[in-house]
Amino acid sequence: MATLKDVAEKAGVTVTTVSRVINNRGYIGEQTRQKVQEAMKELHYQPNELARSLSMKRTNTIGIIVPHIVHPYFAKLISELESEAAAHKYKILLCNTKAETKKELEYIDMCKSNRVSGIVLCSRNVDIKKMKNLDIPVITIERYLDAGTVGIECDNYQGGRMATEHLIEAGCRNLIHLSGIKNENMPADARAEGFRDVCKEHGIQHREMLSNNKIYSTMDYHEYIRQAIREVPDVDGIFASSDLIAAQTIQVCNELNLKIPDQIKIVGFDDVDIAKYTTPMITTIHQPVHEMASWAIEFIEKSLRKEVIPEQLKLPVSLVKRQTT
Amino acid sequence: MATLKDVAEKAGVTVTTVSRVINNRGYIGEQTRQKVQEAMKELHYQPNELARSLSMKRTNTIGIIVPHIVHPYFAKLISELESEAAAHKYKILLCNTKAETKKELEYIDMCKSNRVSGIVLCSRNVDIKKMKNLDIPVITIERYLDAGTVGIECDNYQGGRMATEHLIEAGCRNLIHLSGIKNENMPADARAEGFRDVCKEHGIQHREMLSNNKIYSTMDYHEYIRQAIREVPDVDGIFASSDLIAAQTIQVCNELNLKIPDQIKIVGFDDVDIAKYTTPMITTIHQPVHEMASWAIEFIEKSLRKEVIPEQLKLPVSLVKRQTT
DNA sequence: TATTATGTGTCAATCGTTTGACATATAATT
DNA sequence: AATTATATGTCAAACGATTGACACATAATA
Repeated sequence: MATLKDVAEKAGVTVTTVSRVINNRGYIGEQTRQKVQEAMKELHYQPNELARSLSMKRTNTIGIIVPHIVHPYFAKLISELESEAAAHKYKILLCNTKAETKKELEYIDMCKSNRVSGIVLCSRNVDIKKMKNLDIPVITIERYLDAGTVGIECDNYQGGRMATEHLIEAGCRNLIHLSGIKNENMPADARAEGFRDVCKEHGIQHREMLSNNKIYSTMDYHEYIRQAIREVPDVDGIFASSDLIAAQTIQVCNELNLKIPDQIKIVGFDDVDIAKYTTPMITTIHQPVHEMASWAIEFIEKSLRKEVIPEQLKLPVSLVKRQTT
Repeated sequence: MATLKDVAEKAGVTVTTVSRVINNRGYIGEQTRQKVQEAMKELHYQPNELARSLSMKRTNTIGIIVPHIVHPYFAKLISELESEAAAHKYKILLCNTKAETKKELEYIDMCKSNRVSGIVLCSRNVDIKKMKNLDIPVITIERYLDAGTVGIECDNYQGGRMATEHLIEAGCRNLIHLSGIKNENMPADARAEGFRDVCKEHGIQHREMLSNNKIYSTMDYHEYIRQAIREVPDVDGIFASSDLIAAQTIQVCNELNLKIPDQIKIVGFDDVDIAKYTTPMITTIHQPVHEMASWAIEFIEKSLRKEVIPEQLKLPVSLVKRQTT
């Protein structure tokens, strides 16, 4: 593959000159510029980013670490992060931990080795930065933050409240909350708190369920949902902590011949595409994923410029009424 | 950040020695090795992959270029590719073209600049390799192949046949095929051929529909589906060319009060997760995405080793019976 | 004893860029 | 005429690894 040197020779100048026209810095004569550009065209020259990054001591790469790619929430998050990153001339190094701590630590090292400009961590919340002696900005999304990382999350508590209030207003008097993950201590836990508080305020009968699922190891919640409904047979409203669970709740209700929304109402969380493709479509709490991604990239850039950035950012959620309520 | 040199100084040896223990090549005394390893620990040394790649003239990066990340088929493909790549010590550079030719070409350049080991292209089929003077192995998935690239696809024609035969065996006599993309000339077009041939062989009344959707610009097919059913009101079987379309077909049938599978049966294509989360669950044609991803990575490796690889690989599909038939 | 194989380690060039420090030439300003 | 900007280029040292070519012991073999 052609190098700067080849181009320089072909154009009859030195590498510095070529580098100058590429990065257009310093003074360059119009004629010289022409010659150089022609040479580049002819040789199909493509600058070597590795050499460039090495020399400049910075890459334009952002590492994204997620526990799961197929999960619609993460797929959406990745998609939004990619768009935003591309708009800022960053490229994406994609890491999938499958929720294994070992892989996560390996990926952190990998990002470090590749000198990424920043890391967006949506995986877990070990005290990464301290542990790994990282001097790379780390943004977490919907995870508890460590010392020195900035955490972005949506207002899970309000989301829980809104979902629950909506169910109660719609006439539900016996509620279940289906949470996704047990024992993981995540911001999403606040959804349950919101649920609990609203139920208590209204004196509504309620029950919270915890899935046995290891974090995202499987996305099959059917048995968990069946069990929940079996335990509370006269339930008339379910607040699921993700649209994925909500979708499966629809299926289980269908098995049990519970009519949605007449006999039972369902509210999901996330507002990912799947909520629009089920029958009926899912009423859900919208997470501002686009904004979350956008802030994440912005914070990485600010952090690189040594600007002060907040430790935590909590974004508002909203209710999207569809057909399950 | 600590460099080889720092480690060498701390351990009282030269950089060559340190490099030797890292890559363990040549002879190294046990004591020396110890000392070096301690020094690395203490300094939290993490080799600079950029320098390493530059020096070795190879990266361990694979570029994945897709038109859409949120689309469940691509999400799954990306996920499988990532797993397989990780297992082979490759990292992933993720590129989302949103089906824009301009972005696609930019991303090809980006991959080239970053000296990726290979490119998995699932986006379109311009004559990339020739156009861009690429000397990087390119594997396409479910796209027509260019000169010099290897194409991996599933047996779309057989898939079309199987879906259609299944509908006919289940008693359908008036079929529609809903294809996803118009005028794109993709391997997936063969699904329609399979459909057509089987219908003709059985003398079954049939109709093929083409979506007006620009390729993946939106994933909303509702109006298209409504229109199709309006044109063939007595349809009793639909073969949708993706599970995403099938899911939306379920929704439309529900609007129109057509009972599935009693009055109308539906078969999808892809067998992505969404097929399991709709109500009813979608009977579909399974694409062996895992195997496709696995072959893609293998071919890239073979290609780097200068081994001969096939020009085309067609993998078998299978029918997964669920609840829409 | 001379020769060869086996360990252990050092030197310095190389990968493809960027960039500060210098030249040199021309034009404009005192 | 001397001084100072303004253009236009060149040189060579980084950046942080890898690696072939050597050097020098020590042990084994002829």
